[in-house]
Amino acid sequence: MSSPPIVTRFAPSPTGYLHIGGARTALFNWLFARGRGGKFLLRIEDTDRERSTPEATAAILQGLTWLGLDWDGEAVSQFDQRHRHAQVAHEMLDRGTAYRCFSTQDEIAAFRAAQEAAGVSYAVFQSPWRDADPATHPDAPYAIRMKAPRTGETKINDTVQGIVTVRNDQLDDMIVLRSDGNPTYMLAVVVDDHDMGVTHVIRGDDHLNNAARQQMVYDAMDWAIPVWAHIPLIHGPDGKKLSKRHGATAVGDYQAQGYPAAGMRNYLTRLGWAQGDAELFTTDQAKEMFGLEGIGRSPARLDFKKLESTCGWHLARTDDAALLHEIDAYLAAANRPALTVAQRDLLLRAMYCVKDRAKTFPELIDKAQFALTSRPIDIDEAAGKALDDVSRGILKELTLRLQNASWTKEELESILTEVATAHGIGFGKLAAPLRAALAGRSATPSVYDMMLVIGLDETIARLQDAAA
RNA sequence: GGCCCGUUCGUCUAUCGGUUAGGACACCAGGUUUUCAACCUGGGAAGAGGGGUUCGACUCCCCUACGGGCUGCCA
Repeated sequence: MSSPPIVTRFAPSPTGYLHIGGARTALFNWLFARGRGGKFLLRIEDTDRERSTPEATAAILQGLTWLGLDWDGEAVSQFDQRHRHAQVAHEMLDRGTAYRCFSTQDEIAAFRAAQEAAGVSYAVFQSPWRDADPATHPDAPYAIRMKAPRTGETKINDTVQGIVTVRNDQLDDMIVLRSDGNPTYMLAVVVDDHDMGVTHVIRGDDHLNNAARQQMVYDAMDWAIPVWAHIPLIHGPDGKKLSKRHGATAVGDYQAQGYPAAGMRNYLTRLGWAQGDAELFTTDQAKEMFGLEGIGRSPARLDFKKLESTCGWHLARTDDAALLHEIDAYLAAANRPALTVAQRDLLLRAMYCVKDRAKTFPELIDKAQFALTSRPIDIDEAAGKALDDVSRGILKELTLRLQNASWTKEELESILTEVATAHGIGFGKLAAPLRAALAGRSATPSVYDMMLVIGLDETIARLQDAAA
């Protein structure tokens, strides 16, 4: 309790939908902060004006909201901080840790081309302005470059990856402020993380190399370096980098496919993180358990079967009213027609006998089809086979017996058993035509549950329809 | 090309020098059951390859292979 409060952040660039990998990064940051009484901040990295769109920002916020990853305060626009970034760049200039570079992009391209022609596969660009006398500065646009050390090495002390050493001669004098006066990502992240008081930077390991350059900025400004935690990326089922051809990569896709958010959180938490044999847990438990020590070092692949299985576990444990609300949201996200008031009521009543049989919302709705549908019942081919003249006769008799039944499972059980026995058939022989009459299908919840859910009148009506 | 990171059952992973290498999903078999699902029991299934270090390596070191990332006035 005497340790400084933890501040984490999720900093996506609004150039597209919220990626499943980004969602997991956000989740790790959220779990870490929330489990330790810290803050979880959101910053939109929109310094690339060409590619950033408000639609993408909205999609990201929506995705995080659906996943239940709430952030503290308002989402910060990185672009809005540009004057502060420029100010820091100039302060670096004053400190002598940065310099004005008048090389044009054509000159830089020519330099690289010449290097390549000379057989040098790659060489860092060395600006001729690095040590130029300010008196020789032309009156022309310039970029501000970091004056990075050219010898020695930079060590990143990463919680996940260990100590990673990068040779300084591999790094160029990165541009911190573009010639148009706008900051680059490298500068902006560092300034914002510092200004926002971020203590733990948990992000994809595609930034691992960048951390070395960013650390130079921290050093140049004499700022405290945050705790680094670079987590491995998520790959598709084939082990390749996740891309559109793997199917769902946007979290919105998962919502539209009807995966419950709680299951997504659980599954995503276990993707690249583990604590012993813990597999299935609530979000509160996850907050308790989650820690940087449990993060793995190798990339993980998506496994939809396991996702579904995890979701099924959560579906069965969510209370009925909450499930109904989630289903409403799912229907809207999937562009499916909303439930009527009557259907919502029926679904709520059917919930107990379908929720532990389904893994996703569409599956749950399908299993509750007997309750949501209305007469006349559409009887499919497989179910229809159970409806022959003999079984119709039995259903007629059953209808009479049911007229005055008290609608309890016990009584229904005894009536059905009596009817079956009277005709010298097994219960299964009676259940098949009953299922056909009640649901029009051969695979349904228990016939008792269906009758209890739809009620006496509707049961009688459906039986009469089928027996006719 | 250069640099950085990674590699345990099909998949997610446990293991932090000594284990019959454990769990979960998936798969297979059986059970339960009015159908389907759920559920229960059981089964097969792994240390990329090669060198070291060590009494002893999945664990530590090196090489190779494979995968990924970075190498921009993108983020």
